Amino acid sequence: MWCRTLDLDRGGDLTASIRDVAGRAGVSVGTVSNVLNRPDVVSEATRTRVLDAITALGFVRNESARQLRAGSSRTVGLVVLDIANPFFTDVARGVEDVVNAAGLAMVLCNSDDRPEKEAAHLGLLAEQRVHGVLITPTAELAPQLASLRDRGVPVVLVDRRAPDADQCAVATDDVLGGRLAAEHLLERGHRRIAFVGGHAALPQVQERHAGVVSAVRGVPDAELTVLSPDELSVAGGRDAAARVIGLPAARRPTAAVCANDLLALAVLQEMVRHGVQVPGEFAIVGYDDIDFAAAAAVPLSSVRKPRQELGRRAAELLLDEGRAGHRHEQPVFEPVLVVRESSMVRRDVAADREGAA
Amino acid sequence: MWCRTLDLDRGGDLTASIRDVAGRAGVSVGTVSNVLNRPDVVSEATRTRVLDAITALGFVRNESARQLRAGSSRTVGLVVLDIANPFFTDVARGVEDVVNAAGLAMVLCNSDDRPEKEAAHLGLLAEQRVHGVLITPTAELAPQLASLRDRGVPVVLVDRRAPDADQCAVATDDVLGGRLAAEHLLERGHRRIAFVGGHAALPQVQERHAGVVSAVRGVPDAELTVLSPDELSVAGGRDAAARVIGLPAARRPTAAVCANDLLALAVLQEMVRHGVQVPGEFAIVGYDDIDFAAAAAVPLSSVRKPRQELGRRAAELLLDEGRAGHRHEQPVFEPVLVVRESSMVRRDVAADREGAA
DNA sequence: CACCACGTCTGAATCGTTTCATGGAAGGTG
DNA sequence: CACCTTCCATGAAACGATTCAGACGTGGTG
Repeated sequence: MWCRTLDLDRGGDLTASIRDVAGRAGVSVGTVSNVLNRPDVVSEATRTRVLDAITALGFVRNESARQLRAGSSRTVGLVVLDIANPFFTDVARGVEDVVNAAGLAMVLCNSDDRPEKEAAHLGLLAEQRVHGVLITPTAELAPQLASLRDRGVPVVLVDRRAPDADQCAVATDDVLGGRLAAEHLLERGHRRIAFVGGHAALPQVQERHAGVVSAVRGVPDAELTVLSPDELSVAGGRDAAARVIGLPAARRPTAAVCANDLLALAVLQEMVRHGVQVPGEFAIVGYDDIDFAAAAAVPLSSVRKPRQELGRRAAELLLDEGRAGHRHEQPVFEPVLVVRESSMVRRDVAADREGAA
Repeated sequence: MWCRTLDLDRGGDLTASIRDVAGRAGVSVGTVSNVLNRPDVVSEATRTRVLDAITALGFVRNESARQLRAGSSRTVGLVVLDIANPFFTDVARGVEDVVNAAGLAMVLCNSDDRPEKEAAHLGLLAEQRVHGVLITPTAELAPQLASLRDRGVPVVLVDRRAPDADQCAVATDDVLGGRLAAEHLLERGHRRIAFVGGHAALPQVQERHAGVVSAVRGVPDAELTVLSPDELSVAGGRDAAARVIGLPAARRPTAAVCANDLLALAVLQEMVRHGVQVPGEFAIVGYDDIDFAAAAAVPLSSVRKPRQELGRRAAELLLDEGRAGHRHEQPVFEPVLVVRESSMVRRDVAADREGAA
């Protein structure tokens, strides 16, 4: 009587539904659902019977149906500026940790710093009714972000300050970071300093620039050269390095603060390739302190940000937005300067080598 | 009569449904759906009326409902071994290009080379009824992969040969790659060569190893040292380098082939840090040719694989599996050795004599 | 005039799950 | 024995989109 033919009907079909499971186990669909979601309200006997049917049929829940019913998905979107930049993959790992622990999944989207791609991704995330969105936005905040928030979808900005107090954002004190880097170089005796920053529309880069400016202003005879390559990437860095090398020796900077490590590593490479001693003739400080910074053959000094922690904190805030009594927070992390060989003066390098030996 | 109050009913609600749009535009839900999916069958007048209602209400389609109805989602999953390895982010870009062009989205998952994480991700992808799965699997092929294929979900292996002919896979000829790298070093006069490979369970690494072995066998007085760090990462490379440096000079290799560039860059860094000249005293060849290889201060020789192309081709095969008359393909790309400074200079004569003594 | 074709729109059925009011059986208490 | 709990299981009603058979009106053809 209870071994109905429902499952046989679908014998040729590829996916079993909860109904097939119910048929095979001789129970109602409601009971199967209970086994899946509140096993405690189902008697031991029926529970095992249902579970057996599930494995026998190879049943896999249909997330779409769950989501449709629940009204929102068990997914959060993370939109980053450059997936090829290890900084963002580290952030992503932090996000993933928190989000997975909460039983959610993460969708990683790459905007490539292009507003159209960003908009397209946000559109898809909206259609998917994601649980929330984490984003390092391009220069302008996309209108989609506001409309997502209007719909009640939590949005947390990552590595970017919030424009107002009514949303969460996780940032780094980039003015401080820029200042630390520049002060370090000034202390080492450098007086002609370059700032290598990508297209200056990104507030993060503007802040780093401002920090460098403030440090340089504090030293009477110091001067600053600003270089703005098109991209915050390796290509951009090579570009900037070529321009520095092209300057007449008397005006050529003796050190550079770069807006990120991708730029810094490229500058480093170009300098070495042109026979410019690093740090002897040209010192370099990067930003972000990605793993490759320490692994470079001339280890790169860099302003360290808590990359994974940034992602983790952002994800935590996102999850908290769902809860009642949530208050928006805008934590700002303090960056730390990590001094390595690329910004040491020669005698430091020698001493460092001896110490290591 | 037709300006019903449906939309007002939901005035306090956050998301408008197709029904609200229909109510506001004074048409049926079917017509709204037609406007969205087959605009040509709807008259100009009603179409604009519906579109106006859509913008007025800020209507956004519910993907879950579409998917439920359609039976499968407009998403493909990409599961990689190490999201921190730029090789995989480049593959991901290739995948994204193709997949986005086809109107699908990509979900990027990171298995961290751990079978449990891989299994968990595959489980989620199955629940999401993804359109297909692209995966660089851990050593053993997870049973979930077979069951996905049984369900009719296309699966394409990336950077890995298929075990049999009944599935698509995109691979590189890693035996050739390993051989190219080793032959290059042998030609430069090196006779004691190291192979730095991670845990040898990964077939890709086994192949590279086999290629190196075959090259070394071809030269009578050449010998091979195999180092197996725990991870195919920067940490693993540092480890291996320390072990090389620890060997007595007479037995110490004068060159290394590394199973990927992360390892190679770390070995390079450690050598330089310990005052070992690269390539003068120790030559290094990496594998994958990630961007950071060329950007290293001692530019790294590396076996280049078509990273983006690998991803693109895999995605194309995946999309093709949906079509009738699909035939499984297993393209194998030929790697190319890119010689840069890290392996360029011939080992000097003094070291050669010392080795012979 | 009858008939058909065409263009346009409707309304109900459907996808697979969750939830909830309802019902029945078993066990305990007065 | 009547009554009240407690425990389990049921089945129908959502969720929001798509699809498809059918309805209606208009215009053309024999």
